[in-house]
Amino acid sequence: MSVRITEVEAYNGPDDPASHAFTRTPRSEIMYGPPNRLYVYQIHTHHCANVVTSPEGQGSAVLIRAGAVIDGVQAARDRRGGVAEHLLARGPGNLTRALGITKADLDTDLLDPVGVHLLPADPASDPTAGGHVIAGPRVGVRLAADRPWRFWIDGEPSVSAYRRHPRA
DNA sequence: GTTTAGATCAACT
DNA sequence: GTTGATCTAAACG
Repeated sequence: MSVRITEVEAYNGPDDPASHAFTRTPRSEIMYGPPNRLYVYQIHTHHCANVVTSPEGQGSAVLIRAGAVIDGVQAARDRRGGVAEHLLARGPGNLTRALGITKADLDTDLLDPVGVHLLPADPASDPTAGGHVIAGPRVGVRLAADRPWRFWIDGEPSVSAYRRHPRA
């Protein structure tokens, strides 16, 4: 199955207190590794998927927050239950559940077309091609809550709502 | 000191 | 009823 990514958040290295890479530990080491690899972490009872985006040693990654399911809706529904289609991969926890991403996929090379991977958008069949990308503060982060490092496609129903952290 | 499991709660649907 | 770069505490190395 495949989803069209509609919402992401950027997390930087040592200068971003909201990032797991803020402190360099064995867990965050993957963020300091080569780019285009998958970083998965657990929160509550969910998983969240990130793409390492920086050259080795820099520690930047992008959290995939939401997507629109463009293929394999039935497979997503099997994992997510009978929710509305635009909600199948809305929110980082829902997205990983819809795609079936777990920690078993940690460190996957996302340019390798085996298993979970990234593909460029197809302008011919992509309804959001040319869509407006808007930036704003990240969702639910307590630290560095005002950095406008969340990016989403304007008007996409699959984009999650903004919630500021109560103690931010 | 770091990681993981489990809880928690305010804003969301 | 759900969701979640939170929070705390116990387990780990």
